[in-house]
Amino acid sequence: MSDYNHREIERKWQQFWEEQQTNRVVEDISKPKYYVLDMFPYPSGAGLHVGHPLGYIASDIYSRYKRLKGFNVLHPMGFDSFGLPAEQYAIQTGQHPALTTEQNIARYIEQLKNLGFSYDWSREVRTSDPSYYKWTQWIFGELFNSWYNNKTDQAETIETLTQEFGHRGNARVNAPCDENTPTFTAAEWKAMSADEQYAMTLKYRLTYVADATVNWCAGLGSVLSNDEVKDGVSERGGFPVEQKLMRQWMMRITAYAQRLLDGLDTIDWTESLKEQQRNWIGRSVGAMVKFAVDGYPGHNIEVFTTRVDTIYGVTFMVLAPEHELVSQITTEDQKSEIQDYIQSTKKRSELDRVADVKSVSGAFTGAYALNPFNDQKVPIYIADYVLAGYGTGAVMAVPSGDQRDWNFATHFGLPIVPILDGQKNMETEADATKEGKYINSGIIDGLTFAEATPVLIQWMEERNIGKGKINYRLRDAVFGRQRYWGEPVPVYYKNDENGQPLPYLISEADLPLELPSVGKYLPTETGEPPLGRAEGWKYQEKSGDSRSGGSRYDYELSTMPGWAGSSWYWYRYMDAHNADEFASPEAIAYWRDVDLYVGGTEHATGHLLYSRFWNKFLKDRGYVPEEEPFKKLINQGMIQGRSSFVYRVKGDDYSKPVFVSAGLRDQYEVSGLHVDVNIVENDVLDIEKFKATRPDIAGENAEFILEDGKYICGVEVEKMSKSKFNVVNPDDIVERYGADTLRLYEMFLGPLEQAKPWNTNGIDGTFRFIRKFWRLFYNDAGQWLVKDEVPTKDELKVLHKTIKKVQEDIESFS
RNA sequence: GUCGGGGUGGUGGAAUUGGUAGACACGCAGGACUUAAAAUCCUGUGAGCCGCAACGCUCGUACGGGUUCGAUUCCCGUCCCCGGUACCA
Repeated sequence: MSDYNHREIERKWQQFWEEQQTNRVVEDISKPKYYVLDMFPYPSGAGLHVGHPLGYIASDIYSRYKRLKGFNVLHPMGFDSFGLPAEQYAIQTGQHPALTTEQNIARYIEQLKNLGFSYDWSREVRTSDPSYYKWTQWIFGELFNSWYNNKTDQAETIETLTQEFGHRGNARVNAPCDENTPTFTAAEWKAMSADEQYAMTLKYRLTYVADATVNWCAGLGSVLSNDEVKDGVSERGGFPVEQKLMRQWMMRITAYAQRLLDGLDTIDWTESLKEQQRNWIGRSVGAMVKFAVDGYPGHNIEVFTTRVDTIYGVTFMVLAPEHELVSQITTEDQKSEIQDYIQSTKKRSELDRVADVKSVSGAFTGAYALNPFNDQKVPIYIADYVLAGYGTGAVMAVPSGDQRDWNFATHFGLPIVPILDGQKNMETEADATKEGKYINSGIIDGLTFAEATPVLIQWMEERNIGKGKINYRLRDAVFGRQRYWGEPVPVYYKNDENGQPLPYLISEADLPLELPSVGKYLPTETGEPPLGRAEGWKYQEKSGDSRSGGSRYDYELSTMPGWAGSSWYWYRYMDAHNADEFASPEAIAYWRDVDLYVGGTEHATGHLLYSRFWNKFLKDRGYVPEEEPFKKLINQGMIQGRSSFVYRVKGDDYSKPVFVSAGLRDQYEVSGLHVDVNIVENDVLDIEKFKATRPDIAGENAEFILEDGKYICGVEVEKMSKSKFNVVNPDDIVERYGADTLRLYEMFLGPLEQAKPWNTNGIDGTFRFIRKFWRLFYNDAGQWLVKDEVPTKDELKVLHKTIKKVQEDIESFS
């Protein structure tokens, strides 16, 4: 009797696909294109677990379906292979990260091939490969050579900026730039030296160097981006993170804030993901208002407010403790109080400040500000509820309309002035209503909210004391990392005539700038990044760069952040082996954008935002055709681990540990321990295997208290991870049931978008289904039963009903 | 707090636009085959009622209302769960 033999079948076809290059795809203008992309994985040492393939299976099904529908389908796979774990491993063992990475990738590829995915492996990319990161460095260079013109609302080359400087100076240039950029005329521009002109352009570029408050993680010896920090500690490693002012490469993503927001309305993503990006960008419409400081002519406090209409309700001002004006305006008798407060704020970690929302604290500077609308004197305080990093780091406080201001006013005995006749309960809390007519409000008395705001803004603009303004929460991205295993920033430094180093781009002909070898992967003894250990890591003239002139120049020592390589990779798949361009214009014109992108929701404010940013930039510069890179996006839910626990009775003798079965644990005082799920079947522990993994309890040394003759493990659903011993590897399942069963089963587990625990309870049913299916086409002797006869009417009916059903089910998924 | 998504048998979950609720599968129970087991196949399986059985009846998609000939689906309110975010002026 013959039966379904998954090993033989799958081996045969995987070999056939390999030999025939079945999944290879070439550009073909006679067919419509369709691009199905998976978020490429970081190749970790643990290999693939059963959670990884979920999205890959779905996208593979869809790719095959689209091919059968006559589309030319691009469905590639690659590796996001720069990353911290390989570097950490290198620090511990001295093994080069490239080697570890290579081994891990080989394992991933083997596992992915075993699962029978229809990837075109000829297009595979690896972000850590010099032939790939050459183009990551090149894009960095293009950003460096560009500025953002607000008038045309797009990025342009630096040449258009210097031309404008030569014609009319910078007074009419409307562009995001360094806030300390002086205004100059065309004549002044022409009078500058070449170095001075160059230094001036550095203030406008889309990548630039600035002193920035960064998340410094001493444990990792590196700067982290906001999305790499969770609850005040590093996401990887869990080391404490502190705020520190450092000179850093920055990327001007804020120039694109509005377009990143607008683009969301044109793409087919889930509402929750779009909301996450909207919140992250954090647009708020309001006004900037200048308050003069009484007795300090020329010193203004500029505030941002979304409620200018409440301006007559201002009874005090609050500055962030870090605000630069604080030291200048504090009066003699308030000095010690202010100093103490600043000290106590510094001591409180970011975590405490955020966690403690309720208590009110602050200190009076002794100075007063003048309300520009009625010249009323209001006291200036400092308090840590005002954040230095948002808006201007100063607020006008309106206790009648804002709860935090109300709390502060009540605590310090400051007046609370109602400004709308619709406001209630002023004694117990603030009322943020916009209903009613204004009272106590000078020029807007008797008006409604809708009427008042334009009147106020016009009044301020006429007198140059304020203007309408849109503010974003989004900050420019810190682009430098003090690490080894990343793309070197392709920049060298040369001193100007005053001996100040200026950054210059390494010419395209000298790319890629390859990672040098270093003896150790740690920062140097003098605190430089690991690249500072590289011998001869100095710029040599290679291709006649006019500025390098033969002498020695220093390379930039920082490397790029993890998201650099993944912010454009979908283009590289279009033309993966091109040595002259990141992808040929022909390939890009054919494949254009990703039609369906499948991946996890954890990249909402990282990868998915940076990728949209770089894509818009590349579009501005004419390299790519579409404003948005990912038309449709589906987030597959996480497959969680199902951890198993054994319970050890507390206080027992260490030489003879006692473990009690889950059902009886209430009768003892126990502590739960994770136990490897691979030695547990249907929650029953294999005691012999358990003993074998734990030398301390081998032989007769441990006692097990059983129920019904078995040791039952406790169960908890947690994230799948090595440290929780709940990782299920797909290889064992493929070996036992075959890739088809695993794929079908994962699709059967529940809705794709939903998180769900891994659980093999139902896998036998799926396996039975496939075997039944196989037997529809083979008899007991293993003979192929399908005949080349004209089908009957009934058979055709079944066939077409099936086709319709399959089509509808698959289309509804996308 | 706030934004987003959800709540359907013992379990995972179906139900396309408001039209037979519970597809398919797991589990469970019974049966066939077998010396026995595995595998395979067949039958039953939301709760309750009447009954030997068939036929049939009532209730039922978190809870309370509403719209409708008809509601898991639409509207209002309440409770609970999951995810994001957190002094953003």
